[in-house]
Amino acid sequence: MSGTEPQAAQGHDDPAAEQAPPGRPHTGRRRNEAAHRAILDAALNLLADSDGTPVTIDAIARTAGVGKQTVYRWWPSKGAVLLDALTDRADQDVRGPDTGTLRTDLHAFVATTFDAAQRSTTASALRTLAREAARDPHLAELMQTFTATRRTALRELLSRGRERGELADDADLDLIVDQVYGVFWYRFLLGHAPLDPGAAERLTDALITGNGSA
Amino acid sequence: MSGTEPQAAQGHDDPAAEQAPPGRPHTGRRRNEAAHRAILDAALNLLADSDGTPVTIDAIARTAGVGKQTVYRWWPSKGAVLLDALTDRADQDVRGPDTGTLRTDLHAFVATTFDAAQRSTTASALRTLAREAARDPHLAELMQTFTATRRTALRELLSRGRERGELADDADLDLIVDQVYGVFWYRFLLGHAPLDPGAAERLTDALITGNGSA
DNA sequence: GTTTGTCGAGACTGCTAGTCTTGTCAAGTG
DNA sequence: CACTTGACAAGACTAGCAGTCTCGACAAAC
Repeated sequence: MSGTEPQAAQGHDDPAAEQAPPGRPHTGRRRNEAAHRAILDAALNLLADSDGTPVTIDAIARTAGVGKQTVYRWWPSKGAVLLDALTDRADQDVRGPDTGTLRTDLHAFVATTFDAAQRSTTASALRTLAREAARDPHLAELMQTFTATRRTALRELLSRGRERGELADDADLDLIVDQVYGVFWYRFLLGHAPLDPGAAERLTDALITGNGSA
Repeated sequence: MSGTEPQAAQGHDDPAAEQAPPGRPHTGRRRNEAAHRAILDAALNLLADSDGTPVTIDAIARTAGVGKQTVYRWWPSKGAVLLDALTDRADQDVRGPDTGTLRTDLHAFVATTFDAAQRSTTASALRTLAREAARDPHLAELMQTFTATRRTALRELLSRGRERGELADDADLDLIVDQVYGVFWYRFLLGHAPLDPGAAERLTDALITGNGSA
């Protein structure tokens, strides 16, 4: 997902993806890369300045100067387009920092995550995506992979710390991960409390102290 | 909200609520209490065995044997009906236990909360409600009050503990609250990890250790 | 130049929230 | 009892949106 290859998200038999190996190699008109990019860009832009308002396929197609069918030729659902548009720009290999000290690594990870929610474009995109995922099971599934990637990165960061003895041997890493992302999403979606540097700092400290060795 | 009085959720000038004091006291046919209860019951039942599937107003009205207009006469939106149906049965005064020991109180609170997500009826109702809230700003606002009530109860429980010296003086109570509800909702909605008694136990311990005095 | 697949455009279906209409029924009022 | 007023059930209607289908044009291979 992302980049120039349409690659229409998981489990979708993409009519363009290399065309089934046997039989004809490929005849007919080739796909229009410009249109492909235009769709992704349009989706991202609409996502960015939508702040909560649902983004419609019609709007994406119109903004991209493209027929609706062209959108559905390459993506299986609206959600797939939106997620593709987001991940197109987001770092795909979310790799936690590795400074050799758990506190530093964890704090950097948490602070970066929290900070991303302050950038208004990312924020509205993420918010809209979350809202869409609530109604679209297909997108919800795609989001699972998205969130799972991030959880894994964080878990490995913690795992390294535990191996160095900075966390108790029996610390529940998955629970720590979920405390980070739980607080993040809970505050992000409800908006009742800030996701500022102070919160990142205090959360980091509480997590390490609460699960430390000794 | 809840109980026998329609009371059509916050900020809605309920056409029945006592009828404006001045002018006529009340003429015409009285509201049908049976229909009112039938709507609430129908909503709750549909919510309970919907598991994610959206609950439509048509379905509620049909199940209750009531005209759609009757629903809209007493509630301003679908979300209001759903939330009213849920809070109708849920304990309105969510009061945390007060045993005199933070660990006991907090563990009971967390375990109860987590456990509620295991009852299939509550679970599907809550899940559907969360999904609906994502698309319906009106409902989202109502949910804010719902979640705020619970956060306050938890916060007070923690506050008592802090006064007894079981938490550091500078512990960030709001952050602890959000760690509990963050983990809860994050796991509840994503379903990637369990909300079992073990998780409740470990979370409790981590929170107290991580924010303890000394 | 024929075949095959893509393109833009937009009509169309199906679903649902919320409104409006209609005819009926119940509870007070004179 | 007649009349007024508001609640009621039923259901037609509007509006918005996802996803499908159709159509005529176009581009790449053979």
